[in-house]
Amino acid sequence: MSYFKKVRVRIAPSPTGDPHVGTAYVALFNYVFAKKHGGDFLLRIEDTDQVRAKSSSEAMIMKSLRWLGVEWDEGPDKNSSCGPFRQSERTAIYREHTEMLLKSKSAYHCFCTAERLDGVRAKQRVAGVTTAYDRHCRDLSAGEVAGFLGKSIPYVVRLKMPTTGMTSFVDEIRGVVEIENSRMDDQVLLKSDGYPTYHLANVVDDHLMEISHVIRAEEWINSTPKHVALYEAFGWERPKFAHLPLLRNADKSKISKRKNPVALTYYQRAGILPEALLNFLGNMGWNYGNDVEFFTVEEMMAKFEFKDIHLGGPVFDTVKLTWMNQHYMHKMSEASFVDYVRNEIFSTEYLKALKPFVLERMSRFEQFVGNNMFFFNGALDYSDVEIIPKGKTDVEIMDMLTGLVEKLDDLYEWEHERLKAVIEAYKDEIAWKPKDVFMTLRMVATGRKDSPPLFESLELIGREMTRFRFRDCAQKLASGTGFKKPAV
RNA sequence: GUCCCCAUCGUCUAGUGGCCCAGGACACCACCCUUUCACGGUGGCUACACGAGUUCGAAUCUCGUUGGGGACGCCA
Repeated sequence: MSYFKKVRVRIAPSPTGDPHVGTAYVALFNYVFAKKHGGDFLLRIEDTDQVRAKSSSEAMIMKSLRWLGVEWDEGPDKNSSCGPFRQSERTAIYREHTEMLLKSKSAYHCFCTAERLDGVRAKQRVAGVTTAYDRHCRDLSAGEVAGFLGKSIPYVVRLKMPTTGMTSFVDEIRGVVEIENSRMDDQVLLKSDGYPTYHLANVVDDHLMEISHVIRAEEWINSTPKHVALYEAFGWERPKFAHLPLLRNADKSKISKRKNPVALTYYQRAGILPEALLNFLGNMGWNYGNDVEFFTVEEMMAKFEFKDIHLGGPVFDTVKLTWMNQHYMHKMSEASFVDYVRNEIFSTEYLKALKPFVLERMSRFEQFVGNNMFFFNGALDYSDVEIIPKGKTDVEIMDMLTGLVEKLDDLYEWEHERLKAVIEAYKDEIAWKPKDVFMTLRMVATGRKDSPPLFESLELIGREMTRFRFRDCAQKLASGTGFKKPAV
């Protein structure tokens, strides 16, 4: 074994929605660390959640990371001897490893139902203790297990955690982290649908893919001891761990789509340059030193050290991001400016999608820009439209918008038929007149009373920008500025 | 609630025992530049959470308190 192990790191996003700015943050630090040490950066898709994973999301994640210029050495579309890189294609591997643990008695079958588990947790919550599995099936005899298996009773496989002693690991950023084994849960490793949980798949894959450093977000700190226990159960050498601070909302809570735009597609749509976003992210919890704020990814590589990471969770401040973006914009060459406007704003793809809706509403092309600004803009100005219908108050509109943003969060696919269904259902739920809902939404989304059909327009404006405008308008209503007050 | 992590201007941060009655940047305010707006320039505002130690000396080390966050899923 060579003294210096090759640096291999990975990001392991789960394809459950729009590519997240947190993924980009973790990707950047992984990428920089890998390249600094001449190592490899891998992309692994963790799609073991069969109910939430969707294939369109994987493509968007890859597209967004490429937009940022964070390119992986191995991944779903760049196979290697370590592949495949989609966990759903590795289920045989996880089964085999589960068998190994079962054989060595490091894991056991559990036949408890979800209902029983809920009951146990509820009791523990009332008692004020950490909720955990009560180990009901931990000591089932081989005969009992065989009996249940014979009757095809659904089961999961759980890790048999040691009940005494201490598990500790070294976090490259914060030092030793310790936790008493007695506090740790017998984690589910293999779900009843045959898919592995994150914990199993992650450890198995990191080992098989020869990952040297696991660089991930702080939210994983508490489950790291479980992972350590797994490495021990397998008899594998564990990688080094480094937990990055969590990006935060303005109120310091973990960054969330409810309080912040988090989709990379939103920032792209909002005209943030990839190099600006990367530079900004590089200033989250880390800095170049000497009061230097602007630096390239290459420059970051030269100076990056785990020890320089500052652990206070940084607030993701889009105002400062915008300032930084402006700096990059002003430095653009003529060629890249033309290129950007043509390819990012008036892209062929977008214009084609717009054509059926905008062309028939024009008689001269001079109207194009003026009539259709809202398809290209970010935040809108509401000082010329009456977004508050007669009989409604600003607070009611605010609540209506906020409520709708919540509903729209769960919308699986951003498509006009589905939008129509959701919004109409919402209208019925709050029992508002159609006009009060639809006209208001039209004005909030487009900034005008006349526009192409509402749902088609929303589809074209896009999920992130639509949600942003609804939220932005609600905020304007809350602050009492930026909209036309109804005549009294 | 239990455990884990964290703690410098409103925000991003510099600071690893004396160079700090704390530096830079965003935001904000004022002024300058300017036919407008923006850019740019100058200045201003504003922070070491608190309390005990250790030390000749603490933002920096220790302990406690408080505050914030995260985790407690057959989600990742």
